[in-house]
Amino acid sequence: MSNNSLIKGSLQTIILKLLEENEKMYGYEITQRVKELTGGEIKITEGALYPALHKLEAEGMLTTEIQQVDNRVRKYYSLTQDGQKEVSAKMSEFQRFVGHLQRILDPEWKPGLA
Amino acid sequence: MSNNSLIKGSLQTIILKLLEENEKMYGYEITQRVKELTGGEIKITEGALYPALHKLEAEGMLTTEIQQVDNRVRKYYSLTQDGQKEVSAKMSEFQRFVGHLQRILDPEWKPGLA
DNA sequence: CTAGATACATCAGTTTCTTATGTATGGTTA
DNA sequence: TAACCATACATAAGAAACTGATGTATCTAG
Repeated sequence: MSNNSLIKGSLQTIILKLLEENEKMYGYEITQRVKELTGGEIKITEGALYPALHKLEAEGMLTTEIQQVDNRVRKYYSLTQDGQKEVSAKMSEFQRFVGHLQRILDPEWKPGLA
Repeated sequence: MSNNSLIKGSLQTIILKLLEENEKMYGYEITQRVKELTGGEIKITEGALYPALHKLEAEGMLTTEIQQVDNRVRKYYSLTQDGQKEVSAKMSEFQRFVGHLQRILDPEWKPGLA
């Protein structure tokens, strides 16, 4: 994804969370949304994104729907019911993990403060 | 490291930060410290830790010093000057990255709040 | 005398990423 | 009109970081 390679296991979580908020999105849209939300500092590469989307679909987390827009094919992804459950799971896992990391990396850190 | 596999790129950062705070540590000690700091929820496996230590040493971030303690060999690691610079770099990178992730994963999030 | 803790290490295999490449359409610009 | 960039999908080779297993060795506890 971005240049720095911290947090390599978070792409799935990002995809699922964006789809929870947006009902349906296509791949290119996801890359642009992430770029926009981070001021261009996190860039999801296509070589990482598309395999991740295919994997999530194969695992039953996402369904697809193809649309034609201006002679261009778009593949829209949306959450399945399993996918919706997975978002909650991944999000609490993420928050717990960041908490642990903060405790290691910043001994002054307390939950409730930034 | 732990079971969940989020944040795979953070092991180096963890090692460097612990060594910034502790002057010198040996491998097994690092695994125990992390386990202790996270209530057993993050476990650094030896298969991940030792190669990471060797790599950081090869890159000039760490130096080693072997000690005999009760007929047991301990390999103590400490930060070099380059290593000390690297800690600062990795830490600000980490904080920036978590900030970006929070903006994606939690639209309500603002810096200054948890 | 077996099992677990301490302490190091390596290695095969897996996952996840980067970088490059490929196809195709449409707009802009020199 | 050729070159280039944006849009939009996709794959594939190689790198990097991990898991889980295995190995060596010492010491303690049951």
